[in-house]
Amino acid sequence: MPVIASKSTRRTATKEERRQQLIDATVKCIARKGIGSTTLGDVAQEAGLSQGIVNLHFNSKENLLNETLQFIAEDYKAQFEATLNKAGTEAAEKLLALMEMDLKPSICDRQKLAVWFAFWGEVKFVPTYQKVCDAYDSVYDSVINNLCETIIKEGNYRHVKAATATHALQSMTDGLWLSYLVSPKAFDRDEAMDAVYSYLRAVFPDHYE
Amino acid sequence: MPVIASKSTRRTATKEERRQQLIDATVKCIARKGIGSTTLGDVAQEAGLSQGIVNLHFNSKENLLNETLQFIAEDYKAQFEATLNKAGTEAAEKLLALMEMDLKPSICDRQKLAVWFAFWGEVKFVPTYQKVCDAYDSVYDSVINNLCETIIKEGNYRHVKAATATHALQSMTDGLWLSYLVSPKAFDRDEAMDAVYSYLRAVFPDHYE
Amino acid sequence: MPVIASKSTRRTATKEERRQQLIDATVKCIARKGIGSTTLGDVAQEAGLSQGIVNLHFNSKENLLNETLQFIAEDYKAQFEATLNKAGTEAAEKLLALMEMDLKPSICDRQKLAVWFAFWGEVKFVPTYQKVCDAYDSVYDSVINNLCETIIKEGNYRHVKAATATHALQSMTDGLWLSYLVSPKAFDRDEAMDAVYSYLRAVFPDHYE
Amino acid sequence: MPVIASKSTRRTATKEERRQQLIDATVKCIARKGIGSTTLGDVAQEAGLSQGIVNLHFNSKENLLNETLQFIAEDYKAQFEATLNKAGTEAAEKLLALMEMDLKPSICDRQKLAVWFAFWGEVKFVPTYQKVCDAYDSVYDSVINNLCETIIKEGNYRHVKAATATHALQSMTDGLWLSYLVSPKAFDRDEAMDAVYSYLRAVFPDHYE
DNA sequence: AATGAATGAGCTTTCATTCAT
DNA sequence: TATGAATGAAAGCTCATTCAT
Repeated sequence: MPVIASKSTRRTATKEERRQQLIDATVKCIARKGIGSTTLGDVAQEAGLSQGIVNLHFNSKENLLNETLQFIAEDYKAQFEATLNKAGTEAAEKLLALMEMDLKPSICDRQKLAVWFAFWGEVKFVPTYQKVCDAYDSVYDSVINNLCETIIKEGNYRHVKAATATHALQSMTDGLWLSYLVSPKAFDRDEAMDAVYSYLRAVFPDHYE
Repeated sequence: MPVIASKSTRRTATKEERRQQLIDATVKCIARKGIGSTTLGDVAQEAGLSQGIVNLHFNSKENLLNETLQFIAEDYKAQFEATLNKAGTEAAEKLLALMEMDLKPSICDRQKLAVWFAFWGEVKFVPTYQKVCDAYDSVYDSVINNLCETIIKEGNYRHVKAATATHALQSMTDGLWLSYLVSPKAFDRDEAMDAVYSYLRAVFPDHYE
Repeated sequence: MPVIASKSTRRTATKEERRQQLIDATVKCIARKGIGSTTLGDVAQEAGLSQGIVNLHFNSKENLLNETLQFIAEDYKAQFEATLNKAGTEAAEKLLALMEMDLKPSICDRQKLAVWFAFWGEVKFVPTYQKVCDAYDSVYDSVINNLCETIIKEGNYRHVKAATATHALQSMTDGLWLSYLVSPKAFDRDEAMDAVYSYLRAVFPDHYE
Repeated sequence: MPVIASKSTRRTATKEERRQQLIDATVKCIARKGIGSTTLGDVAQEAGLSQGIVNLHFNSKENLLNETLQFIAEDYKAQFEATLNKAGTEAAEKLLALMEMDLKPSICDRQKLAVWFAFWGEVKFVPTYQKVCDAYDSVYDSVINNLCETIIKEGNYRHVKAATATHALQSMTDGLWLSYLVSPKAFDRDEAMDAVYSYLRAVFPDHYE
């Protein structure tokens, strides 16, 4: 029966929507108060729903946080892939686009960074956090590593190892995020990008001038 | 006759010793469980003392954490300065020594890094944390910036700005720490150092070969 | 089939009922142990509910106590007004009825007095207590003052000021309560009433014989 | 040996002095914060002495409070007796003097009253408080009762019983104190005295005109 | 599926009391 | 006698979780 079917579909759709609504609320709460100070009550209130709602949909706070981390990781991944696709066909272009992405306001935003660092602050004590972070990171690493390899081949940069460049570039953005978090007034997006450029230019001189 | 007591006991401890003992215990607890999961009871137990002891000496948990952050920051600073003094007289030597220090086991230790990231995870939500981190960071920045300026003059590296190199180097070590925290198995101290070298060599070629 | 539950249980109680139940429990606890020795646990136990219940409904102990004082003040006011309405139409009757009310067992009960004195014992240190007591007292004062004025006019008692008689009568009942509290064995309700009568008769001789 | 003897005497004297010093400090603390909020630490600090000092001299907080009540009761008694002695030889004079005393600033002082009400607030829950208050009160009662009897005889006031007048007068001052405590702004010392006068004049017209 | 009152374990904090000096 | 660091029980309060509706 069509009516029931559509209702039933709406119900399941609603369930997923509710979960997403709660995850969104969680991200906002963490961005505003940190993980430790975010209560399930806060999340429910932020979502405009009732006290018990989180346990209904996520069974536990732990689980909600895991899924929240999963979500922001997935969100980052989506931007990563979109950037990769939008960028020109050249490896050098793609690599630059990815580096720039990390410093664009849509990602390098103090609210968002605070959420990331909130999770990283617990990464050693919550195995699932580590698993999730590790898994995603290794994906980016391999992508960037491939790009570097291509560039190295193209430019015949004999002295540079792809892995080394990958580590350098990857860690640089993470570190720049921390500096933004800690010293927002001193942080300058262009200067940050200069730091990345300076590496690319110095190491892959023929590709970035 | 040898003193038997391994820890300072009630009889022998001065107020300052007790405070340090509690800060040490706090660092251990945070390294083991994180900030959020560390209770004053944990700290007291770790120190082998009684429940009320922390509030007796620090008045509040908040204050204990502030002083703990202060302590690890001061501890890092001491190593930073020692490294600076021990290193050769050349700016290039000093800079390299500082970079190496950050990746030496005594600093780049997962326990210690976990404590740093635990605080950074709350840095946006606890103004005092930000103040402390910011203050120390700006000191290191200016030292490294000076070293870079000297090197740039010496090498006549016209294309490099000291500030840019400083940002690049500083953020790189922070980012490498994060990668160690998140992916300890994948982390390799030498590879990490290579990433730093790769920057130094590429940007200051005449100084680092 | 008769309802078994004597107290409202989880199922039946509305928020307002629960609050009242807790205030009632608080009054009982204070009557039994005093304010300082009454813990939120005591109140919860007296109400047959769980530890956290009080903070759920009142947010803080301070607030619970404020509302409890408010409640006993309101309770007294209700009796005051009922007495005023029930009494005959003459001012002298009304005044006498009010004085008698203060010494009737329903008000001049050692449990209840203990609660009043418990609050008065803190009245100087808790601004809200003072505000509440002051507000209610001024209402009674003005009512009694009006009655005295009427009586004075009626009896043409030139030497008596209404305010003076009001103060005398009001303070006399308060003081008699204290004597009951301190020396319950020596206290005699009729003798206490005699003290009040003796004033009324002496000051308003034509009205009270 | 004189030196030791004098020292020894000084020691015992000191002991008593210390106790008194601590009781004085306790009175001040109670006047400022109430009984419940007065800690032994507060008392020690007020006395300019060390933490453990109270338990050294009084063994327990309970004991300190008992002795403090004893002290203020004794203090009141001293003033009571002094007033009795200073007043003229006539019973009416003495009675009036005692009533006036209760409303003089040296006794009817909000700090002091707060202390009395603090103890009265606990009088039902602490048997020793009741015992002390009761004992002293009965002394005053019998003195005032005797004065009233004498006056009644002198004036041949057939309708007045001494006990009744005693209750009326005694309770009136207690009640006036409460009104000062609760409504300090509305309280007026002269009006309060008028209330007492109005009773004396009305009941013993030939003695008080 | 959703609510929100109720629970109770666990936290920080306070403080009377103890005790080595 | 006096100190004041240390203790540990007990308090108020928070909050993840449960559950009747």
